[in-house]
Amino acid sequence: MFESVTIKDIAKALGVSVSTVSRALNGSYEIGSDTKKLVLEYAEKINYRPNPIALSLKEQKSHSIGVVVCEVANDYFSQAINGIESIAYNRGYHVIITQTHESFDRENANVKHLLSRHVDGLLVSLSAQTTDTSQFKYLLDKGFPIVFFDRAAPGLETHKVVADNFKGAFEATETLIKAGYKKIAHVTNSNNLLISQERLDGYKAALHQYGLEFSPEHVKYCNHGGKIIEEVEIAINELLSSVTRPDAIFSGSDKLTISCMGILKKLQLKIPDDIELAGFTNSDVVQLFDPPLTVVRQPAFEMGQVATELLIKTIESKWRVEEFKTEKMPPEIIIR
Amino acid sequence: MFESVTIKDIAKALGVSVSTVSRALNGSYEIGSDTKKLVLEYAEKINYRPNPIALSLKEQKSHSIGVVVCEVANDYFSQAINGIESIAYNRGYHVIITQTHESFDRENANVKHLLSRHVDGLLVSLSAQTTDTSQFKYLLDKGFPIVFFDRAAPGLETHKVVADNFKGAFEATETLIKAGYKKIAHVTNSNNLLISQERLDGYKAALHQYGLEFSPEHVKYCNHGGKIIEEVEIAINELLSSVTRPDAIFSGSDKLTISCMGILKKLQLKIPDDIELAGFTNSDVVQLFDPPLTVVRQPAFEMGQVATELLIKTIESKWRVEEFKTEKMPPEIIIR
DNA sequence: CTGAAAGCGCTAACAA
DNA sequence: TTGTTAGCGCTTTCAG
Repeated sequence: MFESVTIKDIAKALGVSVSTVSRALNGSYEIGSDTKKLVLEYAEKINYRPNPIALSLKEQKSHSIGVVVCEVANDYFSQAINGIESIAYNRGYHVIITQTHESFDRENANVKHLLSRHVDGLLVSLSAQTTDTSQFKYLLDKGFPIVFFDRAAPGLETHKVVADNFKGAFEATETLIKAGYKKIAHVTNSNNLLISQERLDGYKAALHQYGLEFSPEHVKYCNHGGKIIEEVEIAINELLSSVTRPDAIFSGSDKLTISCMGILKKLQLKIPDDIELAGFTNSDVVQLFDPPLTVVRQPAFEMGQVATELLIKTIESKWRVEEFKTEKMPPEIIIR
Repeated sequence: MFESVTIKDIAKALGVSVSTVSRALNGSYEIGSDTKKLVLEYAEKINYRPNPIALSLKEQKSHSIGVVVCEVANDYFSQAINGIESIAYNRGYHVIITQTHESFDRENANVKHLLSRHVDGLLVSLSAQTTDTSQFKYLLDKGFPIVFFDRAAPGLETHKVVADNFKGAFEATETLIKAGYKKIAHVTNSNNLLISQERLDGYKAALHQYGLEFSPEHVKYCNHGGKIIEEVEIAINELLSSVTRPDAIFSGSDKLTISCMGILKKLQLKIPDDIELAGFTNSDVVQLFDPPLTVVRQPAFEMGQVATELLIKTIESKWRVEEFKTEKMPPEIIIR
């Protein structure tokens, strides 16, 4: 089963040449239909599988796509990977996952590693630390297929699949406002990330629309995206001890929403009685809370699928792709 | 950066032969130290990276390991994959993830797919549907490296990394008993899985030790492991409407614990007032519930790491490995 | 100490 | 229609 038969074995067994076998297998027209049938049947019988490594060496492509995410153990990303895998599998690509753990250096190393593995394209969600995207620019300039999803690099010309972060943030904030909260803080991811900026903008826009003043000290950036719990603790403590102590928090990422919940619980603050919380998350469990949280849920699975489809299309395009689109997918807002 | 330089380019540039370059690069002793230095420095300068595909073809190994799990979007498995990836990355292997979605056919197809990709070894957690493990037996008999983790195949001689399911189940049940619950039901995964049987045994043992009678109608198997929500709903409804309506449920898997919570909530039953729930889960969020659940948490990350270490050791072993161990890792029980 | 050449499995240009 | 052969990048015998 795993010490596979080669085209050579078939050729020998059938007394034909390897090229004949190859042609038969690849459905070339320049071959006698009886020979073809013979080869095909025999190949089927002995369960021949072409060696993808040899093919890769020949074709200079590996039929694999590299994925760069910050973390697998994250509801958003694991769901997105599920979507990625579902498409890739059906298209005959395999998926190589790497994690940055929000480190720029690790991101660089991962990309290099994947490239040295000759992946045919990259599906990337930037690390929270990343500000320098020249590595990606360099590759894109050379025509290497890259699709960003969720955390896209601003200013780079390529396909991007993102959620409508502005809308999600706007609606979550609006929900809090309509529920009567007046001092809404925003705990968010690193300002390096475009998604953070978009979510901040949505938050601001909602405040503005409802006549609430935006105060900068109500925005706390967690530069490690909540990976370091202390940074979230500090943020929350600062908010709670400030003169303008917020009555609600809108959190800007999956990990942060969970972290905030944990910290508030540790501080023995009840949600929503002592302080209200709403935020981005793809955790299904959060919706089981009583009372449940108002959450913004990204279509992670679908985003993974769409990104993978775009990537494979780019990879398999005969000509260099010059027209890129940004798929902005609607988030789902689940109001308590 | 990605149209890599080859050994040939170096040879040409330096006016030596490819074999000399190869030898220098591989630190062969049969080479002049000055030639060696020359090559090494030049290779460094032009940032030469050997082509792993060519190496694979040559060595007949791919430096990749295949992972077969039921689902990525599952806290246990995503954490385990995190552990797998952490070890594999450092050892120069890449990880190819496939999902069975609890289907035996898909499991088979995935294994075939990975094999045709010439992975050097397999990390497997069986699907809930699997009863026939002859595919794995066949491979193992041929000396192909496979390590099972979490859901291991009974009767197959190979490394296994599992949690102490008996202990975890025993302690969770014991906790419920000590809290005064007398009619404790057990909602669990497919009976095909060894882990289900072990967890059932732990549950039974606890009942027995505390003088509670075991009643078979209190055990509900969900053959799709909670993937199909209806099957869990039916199980719960049956339990609730039986004459011996339980006062607590002990759930046997990550997905089931979450599903049970959702269903109970939907039925407007309060935990623990109307019915108590305890179960296996690796979700961090569950611990934020108020009151929190008593949960059994498997050392997923560590299990992934240990399994990967064992696998790589087997792969790289010069001789066929004949001695196998089963690492039984302690679960963590988090008592509310 | 170094080079030439075969071979890993496959495709495709070239010959027949 | 079929066969022969070169070559993808690399290692490794075998000669020198």
